[in-house]
Amino acid sequence: MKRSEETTTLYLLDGYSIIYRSYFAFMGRHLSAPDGTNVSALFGFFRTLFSILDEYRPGALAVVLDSRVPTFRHEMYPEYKANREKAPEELHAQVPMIEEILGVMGMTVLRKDGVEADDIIATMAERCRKKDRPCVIVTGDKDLLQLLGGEIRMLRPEKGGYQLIGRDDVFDQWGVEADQIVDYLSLTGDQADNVPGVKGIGPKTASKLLTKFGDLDGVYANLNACSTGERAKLEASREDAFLSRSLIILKKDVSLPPEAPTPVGDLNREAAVPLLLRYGAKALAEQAKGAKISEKQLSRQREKRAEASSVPDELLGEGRYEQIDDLEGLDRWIEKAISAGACALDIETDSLDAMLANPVGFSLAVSPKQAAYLPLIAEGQRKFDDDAVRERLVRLTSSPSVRIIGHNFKYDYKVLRRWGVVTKNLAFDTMVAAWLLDTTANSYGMDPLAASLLGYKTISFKDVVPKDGLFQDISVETATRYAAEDADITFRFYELFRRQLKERGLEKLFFELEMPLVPILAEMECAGITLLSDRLEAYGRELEKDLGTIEDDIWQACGHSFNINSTKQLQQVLFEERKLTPIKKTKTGYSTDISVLEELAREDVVPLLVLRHRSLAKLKSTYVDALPKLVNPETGRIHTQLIQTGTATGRLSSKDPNLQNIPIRDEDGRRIRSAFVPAEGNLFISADYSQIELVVLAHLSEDPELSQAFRSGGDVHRRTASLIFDVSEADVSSEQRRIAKTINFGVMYGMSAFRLSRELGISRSRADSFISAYFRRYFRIQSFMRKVVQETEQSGVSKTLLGRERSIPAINSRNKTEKAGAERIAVNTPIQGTAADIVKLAMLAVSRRMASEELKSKMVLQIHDELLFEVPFDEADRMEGLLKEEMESAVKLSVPLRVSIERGGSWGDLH
DNA sequence: GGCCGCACGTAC
DNA sequence: GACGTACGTGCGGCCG
Repeated sequence: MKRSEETTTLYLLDGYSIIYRSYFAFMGRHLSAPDGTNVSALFGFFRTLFSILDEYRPGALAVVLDSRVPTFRHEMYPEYKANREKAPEELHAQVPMIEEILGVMGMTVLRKDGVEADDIIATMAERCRKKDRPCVIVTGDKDLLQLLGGEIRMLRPEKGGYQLIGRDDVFDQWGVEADQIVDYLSLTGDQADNVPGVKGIGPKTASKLLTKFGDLDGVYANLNACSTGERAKLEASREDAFLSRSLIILKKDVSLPPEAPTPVGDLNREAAVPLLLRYGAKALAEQAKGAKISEKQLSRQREKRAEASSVPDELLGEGRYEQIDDLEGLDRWIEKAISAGACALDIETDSLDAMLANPVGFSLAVSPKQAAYLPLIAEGQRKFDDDAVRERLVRLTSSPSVRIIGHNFKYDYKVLRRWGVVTKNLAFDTMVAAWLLDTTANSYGMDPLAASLLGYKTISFKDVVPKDGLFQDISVETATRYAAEDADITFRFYELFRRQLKERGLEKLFFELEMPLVPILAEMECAGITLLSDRLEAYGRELEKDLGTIEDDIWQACGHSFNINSTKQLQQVLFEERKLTPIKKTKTGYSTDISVLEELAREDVVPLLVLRHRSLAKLKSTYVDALPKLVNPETGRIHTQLIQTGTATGRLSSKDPNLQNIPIRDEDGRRIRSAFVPAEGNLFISADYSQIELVVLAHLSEDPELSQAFRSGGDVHRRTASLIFDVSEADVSSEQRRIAKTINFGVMYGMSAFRLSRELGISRSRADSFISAYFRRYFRIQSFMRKVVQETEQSGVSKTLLGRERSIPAINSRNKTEKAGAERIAVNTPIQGTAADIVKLAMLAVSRRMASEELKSKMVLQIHDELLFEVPFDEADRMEGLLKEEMESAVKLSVPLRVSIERGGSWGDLH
């Protein structure tokens, strides 16, 4: 729904203010058009205009210009704006150029002969005020400050950006109220308009006098209450002061046509491009074409969001922290936690790796600002009996009457579990909540979140622990300040996020899906997976030998040695020495990626050798050499971290190592999977959702043909081929199936015909016709995609089946490429994200069944649409049945969800 | 020597 | 410009 013009913010851009500012700001840069004309004002003006359009996204904007003929102010005071008139001709010459460009863009320009821009602005602002319509005046001129109040604000250009100020900021900055600005400038004068003021009275004195006497009349009525010096100055310039006032005071009743400025959405920015290029402003022309979503803009949007859900006072300010130094103290805090019903818990350790870390202390918070730290070890000394503390922590983390709150508690869970404490009552992870509320943030660490959401600067770990030092070596006081603060902030996040989750309708997703998943992921990470390092190391030696041979061959062919892993050196060899034709560019040079090398391999041997070298080097460095280093010395297994807050769509990610991208497709890579084996007496069972994303697409789009393809079972790619090529399924060739498969996947990613043609090695027009045949047969898919894009345009978010949201601000970008990219994201997110929702539901269901049936089998990995289990031989049959049942019924869709199950003696045996 | 962006490549 | 989501590696430029 389009917002009514009357309610969108009206931006009034004070043209000459910006033009003058720009001229002088860019004067030193000698900006000139190809014919030598100075364009510094033009350049600066449009840079300002576009950056306001892009950063602030006004609903409507008008440029206001001054009269071309003298106004009543000039009659009153011939020197009025004399300083401006004296500006060089080359500045004035740019005004018509600017106006011409504004004209072709369709920008509303307000100008009236005999009337100052300021008076037009005052009149327009007054109209807004009467209608309660928000209005932002863009100017560097101080006299317009008199208009501020309520919905009328000002955007002042300043070095490096803009400052948006309202009525209250006027006082903070100038020491007088907005409605005293006229009197204030009458005293100080206004350099911009050459208004004299009272000689010798500056900002300080002016604000002092006005605070005392209210206004100019008040000041002159109380001259005898002023100091002798002030009185003398005021008396000497009495006339100037009152003249100044009548010059500064703005008319709010200029007669102007009633029509509203053109909405910004209707502006034709592209039309400015040829003119800007004519003036040699290439970068500006780029900016005119459309907005890049800048970091600045993103952070502005985030600020806005933070502003909107204002932080309650009780979550602001300093906390009061206690140090717990005996068991009685601990007991008191545990009682506090129980009677509060909630407790933020944070463990301090000696390592960032939870699988190696030992607890050195922990902190508790039972309400905002009320927290304590218990040092197990401090200043290098053990302060408590571990067993006594452990016993009490078990009580705290098992009590059904306490809700445990943590920030990234999966880490704490693992440390505690390894220490003999299993958390049963985890209720709220504030890191997971922060992610669910904004899946696109850069970081969910406590320090940045505290800064951005609470405006709170935390003590950083670096500040308290010396480099390469350990937490247990610092003083108890410092440890308490640092650690208790973490628990305190966590509790504050809890208060903040639980409200926000509720407001946003994300409670169910959070409490019933993401939170129960935390201990499951923690258990999977603790379980780990066995790697046969020997097998891998032997493979590594083979690879080394092969790589050496290929390297020699490449060097021989090139006549010299070089680093094959350096794309820069490789570019030189391929494109300069061997004169091969570059196929595509990267930001920094010519690409040497697989597709390029494959193409080049048709005319030269070196690219082929490089391809082989690349693939083996990748295997060796990323997997063969890296994996054995990550075997945990205590468990002898590999414990990946499954990151819950790592993706914008809701998927998990995996790191240290990433076990979600272990090779499977070619034979070389599969040898790496073969090094992953189940524990003695166990086998692996994998359960894999068939075509889950296409099934989700069928469900979400309600496309009858695609749904039918799944209901009838069989091969969906074959079925698709039969539909688009109009042959019976039995007659589908493998080539046709390959094409159908590529389109099936491509559609979900928003693949273009261009890409499809390249991928399949067919012409653009054939690719086009395949795609249209596809959408003809699966006709609801296209309307589904249109609907998703449209809804995302309205709401700014794309959603999954369970209501998970991803914000996509670029969906309303005017930059075509960016807009298209945002549309692909908007369409892909419900598909990928819903599949992620389903797999997570399945993990919960399976895990509950395994617990209730008291099985010893362990879930060890999730690879997006697949779950991997380590299963004792005698549980294999039961597990297979259980998995099929629970996974296929994890969610009820309009199409059947199928799971295929395999078992094997190594990971390499599966699929 | 540490940090970071880039190009590339692996998975789903 | 042209296919979505991740993570890890080596290179090479930058900084101190």
